[in-house]
Amino acid sequence: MNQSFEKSLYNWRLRLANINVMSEELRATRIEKAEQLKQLGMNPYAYGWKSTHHAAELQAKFAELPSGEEVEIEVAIAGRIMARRVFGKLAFFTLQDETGSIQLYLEKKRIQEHMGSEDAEAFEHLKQLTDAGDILGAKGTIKRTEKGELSVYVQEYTMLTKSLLPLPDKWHGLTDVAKRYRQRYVDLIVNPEVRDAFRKRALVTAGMRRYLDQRGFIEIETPVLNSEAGGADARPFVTYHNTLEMELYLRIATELHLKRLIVGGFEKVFELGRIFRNEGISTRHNPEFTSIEVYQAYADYSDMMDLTEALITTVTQEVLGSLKITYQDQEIDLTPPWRRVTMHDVVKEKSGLDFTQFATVEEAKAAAKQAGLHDIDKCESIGRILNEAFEQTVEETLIQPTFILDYPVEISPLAKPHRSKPGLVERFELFIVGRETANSFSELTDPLDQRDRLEAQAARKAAGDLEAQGVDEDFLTALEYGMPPTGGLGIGIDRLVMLLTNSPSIRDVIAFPLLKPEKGEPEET
RNA sequence: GGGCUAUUAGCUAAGUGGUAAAGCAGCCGCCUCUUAAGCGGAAGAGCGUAGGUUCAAAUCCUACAUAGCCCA
Repeated sequence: MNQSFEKSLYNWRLRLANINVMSEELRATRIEKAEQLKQLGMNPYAYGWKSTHHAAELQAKFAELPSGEEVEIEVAIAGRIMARRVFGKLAFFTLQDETGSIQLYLEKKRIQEHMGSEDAEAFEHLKQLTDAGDILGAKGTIKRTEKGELSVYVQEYTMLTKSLLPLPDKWHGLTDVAKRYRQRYVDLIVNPEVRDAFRKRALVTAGMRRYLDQRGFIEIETPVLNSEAGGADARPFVTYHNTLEMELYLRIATELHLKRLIVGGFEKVFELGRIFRNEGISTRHNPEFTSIEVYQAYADYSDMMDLTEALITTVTQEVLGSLKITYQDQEIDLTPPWRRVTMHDVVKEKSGLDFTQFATVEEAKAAAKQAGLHDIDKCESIGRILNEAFEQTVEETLIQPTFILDYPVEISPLAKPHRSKPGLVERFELFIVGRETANSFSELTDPLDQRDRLEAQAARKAAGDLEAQGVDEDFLTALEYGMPPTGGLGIGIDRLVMLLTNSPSIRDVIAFPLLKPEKGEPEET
């Protein structure tokens, strides 16, 4: 093995560890500092720390403290060093914890007084052995500096964790978008607003669970691994169970199992959880995402509209304190009631096409093409042409929250026929900023009708439609035992959180979005 | 799947064919009110990967990789 080969091999290994050759020097000096700390009797990887306060608490509590004044209260605090400003016998560190940041006022004299008996060089060690990125604990009093910065006037400090890798540029931060997603931990350290988005996301899911819990809904977890993927039109992920020797599919919806629970006698159920769909990645799509599905016996889609409004406005108010929000320069007003309009009416409104007038598919196709719509030839029914017309002319115009009602039966295999409009089902979708945010129907409870619809789906699947559903025989059996009239609702949590956090990409609200693996390494080692 | 754009030091980045700027971080000095601290010094770059054109390529061409945006 020649030397250059060994070197390149070494470089590749470092790359695998996300460490570049050049940063290796920086890293080596920090490892050396950790070693020196050990020799001084300080563990660079401590076991714990007791804080008395968080940064934000101190900032709030001493907001009125005048500049230059000190308060003789003993506090202990911990966090990551984000910036160091070091003088000969004085230093200022900016310490960041989960709540915010506060300055450490580190005076040689004061530190030597309190730590001097054990370690006369405590201040020099602080200067030499700490770096931005280290996690530090500090005890001291409170002082607002002459320049007006609230600070902990440090008496003692403890290294809690020595960081070996440098933080991104303190001024420009981490702007490489790919790196932000790949190394989300670094993104979170240096971009506080990213933490805020995930905090809001947690408030949304907690708020929904609380709202439903208070109204008697119970959350039941249904299987992720299924022998048949149903409940939606989407390609599933396929996996394999070794001892059963069978293929299994990751769920593409929670619908069919939650309905089985309604058959079983639960009257109000929901599940908030992860869904997997084997489709492309975009600013609005991640292959794994989160939905909430809610089923309520003896309710219909009108009841579910009320529930949708209530759920979304409740969590929005909780999270943002207002129902008026700004999303990417658009003003959105979530104050209910939201507009309710049928698909037929809104398509007529936007495109001029009145689908109630068409007697044949050919007639509808001709009119749709006349109106300038594309991809019409693939549609084999009036209902699918109507849906194309909706997607092409209406969808993106629905900026303010709008319920679109009464969908064609062909594209809604699990919804109950409309009680008064032939060919349609009792279904709505909610659109906000042009995006489908919720989907709901009066659930189909007639087992024979359901069988016909699923068999039609299965025929499409057999004909090569990869998104069509198969026949879930066990689900049909459940329906034959009898399911009460039921309203069902699904809400896309990621899209809702995007809206509430003003995030342009779904990747901004998923902590670890799916990315292609980074480019290859040598085949041989 | 298609189009456009990007990829230069750990981070942020300049450089449109002729020896690869700079700031921050790191290293060595000085410094008790800084907060993008300051001043002085010495380092640090396979210019995404692989080919090609050229006396000469970070720069032009072709693939490929990754990402972003738009479209389907």
